[in-house]
Amino acid sequence: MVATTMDQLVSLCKRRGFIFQNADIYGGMQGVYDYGPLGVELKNNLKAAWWRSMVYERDDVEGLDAAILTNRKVLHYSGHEDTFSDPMTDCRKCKGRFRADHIKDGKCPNCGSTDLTEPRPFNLMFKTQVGPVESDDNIGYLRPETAQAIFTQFKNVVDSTSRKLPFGIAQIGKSFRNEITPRNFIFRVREFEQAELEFFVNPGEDEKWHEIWKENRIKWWQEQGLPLEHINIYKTPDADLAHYAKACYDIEYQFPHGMEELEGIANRRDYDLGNHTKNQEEFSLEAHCHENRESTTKLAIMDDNNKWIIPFVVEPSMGVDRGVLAVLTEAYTEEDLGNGNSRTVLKLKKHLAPIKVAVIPLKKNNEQIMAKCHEIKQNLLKLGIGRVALENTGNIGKAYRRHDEVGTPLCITVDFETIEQQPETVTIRDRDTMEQHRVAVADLPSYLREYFL
RNA sequence: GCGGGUGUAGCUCAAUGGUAGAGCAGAAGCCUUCCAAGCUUAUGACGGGGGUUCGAUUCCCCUCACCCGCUCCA
Repeated sequence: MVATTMDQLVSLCKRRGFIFQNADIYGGMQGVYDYGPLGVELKNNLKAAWWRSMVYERDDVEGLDAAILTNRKVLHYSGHEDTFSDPMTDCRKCKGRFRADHIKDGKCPNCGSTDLTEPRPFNLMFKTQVGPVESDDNIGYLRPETAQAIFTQFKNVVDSTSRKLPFGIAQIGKSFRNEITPRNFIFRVREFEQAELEFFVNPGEDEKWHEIWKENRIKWWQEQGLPLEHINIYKTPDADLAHYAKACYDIEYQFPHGMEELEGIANRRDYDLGNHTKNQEEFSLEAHCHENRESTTKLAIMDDNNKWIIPFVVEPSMGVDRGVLAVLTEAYTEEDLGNGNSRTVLKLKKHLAPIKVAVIPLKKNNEQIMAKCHEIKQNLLKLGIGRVALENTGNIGKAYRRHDEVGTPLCITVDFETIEQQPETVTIRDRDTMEQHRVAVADLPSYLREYFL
């Protein structure tokens, strides 16, 4: 069974330290959340899985970690200053809201009423002042997406890595959008994290790569624990495509609040590099780009025929927070154990689990058992498998339940047999089956290495 | 931002125009204790700000946040 309501997840996340409302003690801040002790582990694990799949396991992708503060010109030429600040008008009669430039003859497109509010700007980008002096000359933005820096650093990456087509640049990082309505827990928030790959290909090979990346990304999400039954692939109808896109797939997941987008995979053609390049007239750009007289560099690469071209871009772009929400939704399980007993289990994939192993004393006020627990914990940490927790609850059953609830795959229990018999053994309990068996303490490192790595 | 709803301990709930009860969780301790709900002890809340009132958690207003619609597209 999967989590059926968002409340179940919100409650668990707060109770067990995954996710908290930001500025909770002051009443919160709309659409801003903080990741707690276990949430930061889970999110880091998900990002690590993405990075590993995108960068380490491929021979054609480089990484990047660019600044969040963004030069205004970048977002001017990217088109964001235009498209991310739409004046909106409300209809007082039918309560509809429309872009002011979609209103004709002062009439509501929905009900025809003329009782409309004045257009008000809805700037979705966070504007800030860079430097001590407040003036229009030093306006900067918090980036609304991580992608733009990949485009503006395209030449530097190519020059420093000797890449040729096809190749990609991957980046994970925070982005900021002043969403009109943040909603649904961490699904739509104002500060969020993206993991984006911009994959550069020869024009003409873009459609092929678009399909390849779609399949690739579906497979990756399955590896994070999302079954195909809960995933939907939505192909944007041509009429709804953004002006820069040639085609777009959305990978949607069955969240508690509905089937919604988890990742977008767009064919952006030469729109982005075209926007930011100088001497645009030298290239036969397919996308309709902004005229640019300020860029100092041609964002081009030499193709196999020694001709400078502007590559096409295929962009798989996922929301990390949405990913966290999806794997939590999928992992959340309530099991009936019979006799009125039940347990909540987070059946997370083991590589995502915030705590990999819990070391538990059967009896916490026995010094020998506690000392052995400490020793085992320290030794297991050296394996580099991730977080190993030392549990010191008095009640073994409660300790198991607690770790079921946060998704710890394995619990190691030190009991009287451990300290009284040779060779030393402990029990290992499996989260999902609740079965346990004894393992020699000396064999723990190899056992866990095999299990986790 | 608009319309509708909600807001009591960490979580789930209760009561009340005279300053709030409980279960679970958490803390300390007891118990040779392997799958929650044995024992002892201490601890913990009316989202925030105004107003009405002798007195407000309860009534009114404002605000903040969350949920459902409009919108959104990572």
